[in-house]
Amino acid sequence: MKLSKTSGYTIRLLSYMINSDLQVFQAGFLSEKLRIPDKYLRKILTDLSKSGFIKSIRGREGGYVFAKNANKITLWCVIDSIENINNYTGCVLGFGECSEENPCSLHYEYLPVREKLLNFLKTTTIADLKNENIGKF
Amino acid sequence: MKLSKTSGYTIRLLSYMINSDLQVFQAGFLSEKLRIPDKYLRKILTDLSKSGFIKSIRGREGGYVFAKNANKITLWCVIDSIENINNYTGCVLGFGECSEENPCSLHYEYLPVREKLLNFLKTTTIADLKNENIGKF
DNA sequence: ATAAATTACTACCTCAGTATAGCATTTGCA
DNA sequence: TGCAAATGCTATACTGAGGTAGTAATTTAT
Repeated sequence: MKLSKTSGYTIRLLSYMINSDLQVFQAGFLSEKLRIPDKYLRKILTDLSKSGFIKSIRGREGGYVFAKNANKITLWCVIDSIENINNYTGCVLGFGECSEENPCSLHYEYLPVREKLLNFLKTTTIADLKNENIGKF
Repeated sequence: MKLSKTSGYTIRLLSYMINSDLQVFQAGFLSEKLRIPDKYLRKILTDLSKSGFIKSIRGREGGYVFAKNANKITLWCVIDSIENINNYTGCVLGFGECSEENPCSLHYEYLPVREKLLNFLKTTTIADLKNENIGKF
């Protein structure tokens, strides 16, 4: 019931970026600041770039910048680009098909919890994480 | 954000048992009814037995029976016996320490979601899953 | 007693997520 | 022009969850 490690890394990364005054971010700098394994963070950055959330600038003085406004980047779409989103929308007991018509034994009890979770993921954006009080990334 | 596969199997198993008129359940019978890999379900049954939720009866005519009243078995304590419960209580971004005093960038936004989830897990019992309308295990 | 039906134990296999290593490519600055 | 600083790519290793296989131990029906 928690984000995958990669999703966690990614949201830490993006929230660090939105809370910084810098415009361009280098992988080495970020992995040091965020204490995320260097090579792994580089992979995440490349993937985020391919997904269109950030843009890469190659060559000397290069790095990464936001490719779209942070208030348009929801947790939902970030996670969707990393994990199987069915982990969040699917049946809590793991059934392939689980609906009002054909519910699992936890279906109705879990319904309001899922609603709250999905609403959180779909409405929270990276821009919402801009907060002067956070010193932890 | 879903239960581990093993936790899902386990809750399906217990909800099947509470919804059945039988008193004693054999592993082979259960794996067939629940379509859970036979050998794996046997392991789950042994673990549940060691955890004290069910009792095993060895030998011919043996099987498993509830070892405690199903209304005393919460989803929470079942999951806690299977997974690292920190997956549910811990920081959503994966920080070791994350609290009101030292929050992560998602801490306050995620708080009400976690509350709802934990309340659900801690208050829902296997007995609550007794329901005539469910034909799916 | 013995055979059959059942659980218990130990060891191994597989796969996806996580992490590492090395080299290729691009680009700006001296 | 060439070196340095950055990203891009490919291949490999590690780890834990999930799953499989075979044998041992226990108990009851006959």
